[in-house]
Amino acid sequence: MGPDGFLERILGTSKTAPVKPEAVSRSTRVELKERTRLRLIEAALALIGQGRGFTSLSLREIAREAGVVPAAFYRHFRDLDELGLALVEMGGVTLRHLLREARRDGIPPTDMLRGSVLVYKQFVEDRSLVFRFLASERGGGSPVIRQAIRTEESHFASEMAQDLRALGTLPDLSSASLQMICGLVVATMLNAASDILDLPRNRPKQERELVENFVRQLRLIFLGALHWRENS
Amino acid sequence: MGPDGFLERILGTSKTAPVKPEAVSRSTRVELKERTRLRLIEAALALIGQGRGFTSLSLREIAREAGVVPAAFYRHFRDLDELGLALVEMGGVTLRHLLREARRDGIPPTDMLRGSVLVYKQFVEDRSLVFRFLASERGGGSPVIRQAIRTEESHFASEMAQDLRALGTLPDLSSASLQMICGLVVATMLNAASDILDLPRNRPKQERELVENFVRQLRLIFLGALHWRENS
DNA sequence: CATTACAGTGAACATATGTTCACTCAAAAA
DNA sequence: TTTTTGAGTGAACATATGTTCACTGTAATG
Repeated sequence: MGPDGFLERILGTSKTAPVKPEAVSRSTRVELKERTRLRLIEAALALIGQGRGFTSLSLREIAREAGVVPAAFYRHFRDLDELGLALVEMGGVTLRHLLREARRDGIPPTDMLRGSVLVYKQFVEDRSLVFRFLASERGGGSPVIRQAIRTEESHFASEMAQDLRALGTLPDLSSASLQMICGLVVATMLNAASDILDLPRNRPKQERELVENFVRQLRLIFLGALHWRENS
Repeated sequence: MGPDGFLERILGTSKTAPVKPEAVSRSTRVELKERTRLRLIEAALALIGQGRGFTSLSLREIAREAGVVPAAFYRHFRDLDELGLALVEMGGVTLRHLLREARRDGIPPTDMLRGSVLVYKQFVEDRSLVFRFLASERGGGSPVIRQAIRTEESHFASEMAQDLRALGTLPDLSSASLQMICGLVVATMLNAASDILDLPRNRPKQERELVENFVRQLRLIFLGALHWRENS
């Protein structure tokens, strides 16, 4: 998942040795910089994945996890908030990726909702770190990051509304109504993401229950959308 | 808002002097202990209110804000997580209080949903610190606190389902379905709480938009509930 | 009145933090 | 080739942290 030599560099024995350029194959200067930038981002995500809140992370901790000296951090980000915004952007990219996949694969022909939910669940589990970050900082900690996530969220809702419109689902609804419905759907999805990530391992019953509940909530929303009338 | 002499003790000149018992009027010993316990809780809430995430708070910081020496913290809580759980419980009490008020006042006769939303908005604003805590730690930071909030949330949803059942709203729905619907409503409410608390001051247009959107989301959910059929 | 229990103190500790600085040393530019 | 550039280093700093300990003074208890 990480770039070449990522884990090796962290776990390796040569702790105090400077970065050995031949160990990372051929690389131009900006590529190298981009690489450690990514390593810092991945380090933050890894710590979040261990159950830490982003706002509780320290610069030194992240630098340590990335296998880099604290001062090096400043070559990439002014402060932790800037790193946080980079994480938010990565979250936005992930969400757009989800939509793109949905567009490509189309909607499962039978049992649409359950099918979509299962795909989504897999998607969340495959990118657990990013979703853990989004789910936990969406409500929380730093106002600037919260705001940034809110923005990504509403972009995501807009694109989803566009897609629904293009597919001809719910053709009677105004764009404003579609937008509002998608907003609710997205909030419900992110909510569910948090539940999915907290699922204990190998509890198939609990897992099925979560999926069923999620499906029912979406069904309820779309049922409401089907009967929605624009006036009042 | 705080107990007698609270601010005075923090801001007062007698910084190194021990607590002067005559300054806090008559008080038994356990009352005094309860008082500083509450001061610690309020201190944590105050810091959260200043835009800090709970997981990023430090023991010393909280003790300082409470006007107490760090070591005194341990007389009340084993660690920060225990303080966090106390905050969660306070959140639970607040939610039950909301339900009780709703039960007492009944539902506004005309324009039920908008009425309820406005009452809720006021309620959240009056208790902004608790709701900021709930909204921000619900997704976030510490797994144990997140779990505890989840539990309070589902209790709240259950009570709401019971109330709806008692009121005869949606009489055709099974208890399981009612529970699931209330779960969605509660999630939507807490979501909105976060939005309400982030509203910039004196932006009546943005405020109206938020309220309208919130009302529409709830209307959509209840519309779905009205047409819900138990099978499949 | 004499004694005890214990909430809160203040000092000490080892360790962690953010930020700065002059430095190295290899890739890029001249 | 020589020079310049800048990502990453290592050391230093002042400050903040969690936890411990013996202590103090007063309320509750006998």
